[in-house]
Amino acid sequence: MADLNKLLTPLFLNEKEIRKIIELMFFAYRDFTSGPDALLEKIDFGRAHHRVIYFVGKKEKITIKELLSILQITKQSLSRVLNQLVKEKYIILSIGEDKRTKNLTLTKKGHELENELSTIQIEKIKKILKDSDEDNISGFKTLLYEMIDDKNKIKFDKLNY
Amino acid sequence: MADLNKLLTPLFLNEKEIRKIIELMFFAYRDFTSGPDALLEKIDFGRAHHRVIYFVGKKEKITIKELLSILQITKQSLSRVLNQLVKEKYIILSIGEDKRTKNLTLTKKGHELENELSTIQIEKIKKILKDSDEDNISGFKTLLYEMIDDKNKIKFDKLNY
DNA sequence: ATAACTAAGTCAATATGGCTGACCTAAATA
DNA sequence: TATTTAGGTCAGCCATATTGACTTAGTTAT
Repeated sequence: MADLNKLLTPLFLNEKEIRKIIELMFFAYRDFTSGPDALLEKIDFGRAHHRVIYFVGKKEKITIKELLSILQITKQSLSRVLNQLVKEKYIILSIGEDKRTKNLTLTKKGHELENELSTIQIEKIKKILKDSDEDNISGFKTLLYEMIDDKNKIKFDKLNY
Repeated sequence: MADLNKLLTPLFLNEKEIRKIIELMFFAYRDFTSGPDALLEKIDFGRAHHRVIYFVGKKEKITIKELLSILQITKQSLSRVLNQLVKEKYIILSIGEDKRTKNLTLTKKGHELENELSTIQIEKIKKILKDSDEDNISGFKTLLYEMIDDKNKIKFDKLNY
């Protein structure tokens, strides 16, 4: 049976090949986030601050509820990080049309930090994309997308409508 | 100049496209690890335990030093997690040829947990690979590999020699 | 108009997974 | 013999997350 599997399983479905992908995800994600992490440390922020700044930059006037739904953390967890960002004037809160809600917006200072952080990752990706053909790039994006849970694919799509 | 950029920059080098990749990495990695995370919680373990079990399973008789070099955490951080795994008999330590070193090996119990955890991720990947053509798969692996820092590419290569 | 629901905020306690620094033992090596 | 290396440990600290209980104010449905 083991031999039969060897004959019938396509090369890319071998467990060894799949384990390679598990490791690639681990190494790639860690190194992809290490650049921003180092910069954040200097200003006593962490990855959590980056995420908030990133998504507030992505969607101007995002509400707390939307942010929580993207980040999938608790209100209490977000609160600590967000309060720091507001106190240090990276983000401003304003009351929304529905007066129960609040709209988050990056300040100039916030945009500058967002830009510094994103630039690190953007440049890294640019370097890779420049040396890759379009088929590889499209495969990369497609398979990453497929790794997202269905319920979260919708959230990703909404961010990129 | 902005117009000139629009004309000269290939579509896949647009900032918008690159930001999509940043988000794909965030969503994909989180959802990729959520399966094992849920299982680990039931037995009061965390992601750190998973990593240790994974790499001990990957490389029988791995030493503490090698493990630290892969995980890139401190000895003290590893210690807490590893001691639990040894105490609960998922891993056994034995003295290496160089008597200063120790070889880590999964017990039967350890293999079973490793298998349960990995199966979740392997099945997820299998499903994706079955619906993808080989070019896409190869692009996915190539670009993930390129996201790894050069010094860590060597470590990845050694794991998969 | 009132009841129910929703968005946001807060207090407190807890867990996990990292970190630094200091210090130790035993074995290998120069 | 002196130094380096592999591993271990104690103590304290920090960041990021959790759960649960509770409040306020605004919106919506009956």
